[in-house]
Amino acid sequence: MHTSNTIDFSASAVEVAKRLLGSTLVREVEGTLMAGRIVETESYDETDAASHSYRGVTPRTQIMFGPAGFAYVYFTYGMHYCFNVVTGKTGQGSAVLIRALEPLEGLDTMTVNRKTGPNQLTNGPAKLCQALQIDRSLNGHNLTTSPLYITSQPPVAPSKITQTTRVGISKDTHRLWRFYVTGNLFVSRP
DNA sequence: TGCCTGATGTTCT
DNA sequence: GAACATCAGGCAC
Repeated sequence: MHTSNTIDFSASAVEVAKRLLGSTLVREVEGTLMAGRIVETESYDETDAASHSYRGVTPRTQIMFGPAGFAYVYFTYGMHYCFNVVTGKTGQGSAVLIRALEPLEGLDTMTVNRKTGPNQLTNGPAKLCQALQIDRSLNGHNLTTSPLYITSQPPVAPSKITQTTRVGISKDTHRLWRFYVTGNLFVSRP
């Protein structure tokens, strides 16, 4: 059988959100490498009133409607960035928000960027962007290439995934579209 | 431990 | 003009 470990980002946002758990997000900045294991995700799509894509294509959301496997980075609350992986077929407005990482490499650089201790480096969507220096300049970046890419790892077993409602939204709050690795120390809200 | 609030600017109505 | 896929710090308990 074929044993490719590549994630099919053109699957649904829910499928990709689960499948991304356990994979590694890698960031390179001026020769420095930072990496973390993805331990918490959320799904968004155009059928979903909580999603930026719900109202259709706008200058901000057009990347969500493009091909899968690209970065959607948005700015929010006047000071924070959040990082998503675009999913689904071209023309569908869907993405997976990366909400938390388990730091693996480059912790010294992350600590400088965050000015906090090891448990608070990447346990939230805006925190991990600050730690990994992810900002608007990476919006639309192809996530198979430097300086920001994902290396697929074997899936986390479904029995080790906790599924809950999403954080920080006011519409479509009932959807169970948040996924995290059960018991992981770096989840934003265990 | 948990609730409340201020910071701060972009996006869309 | 309102809302916002957040975070850190302050204060009450």
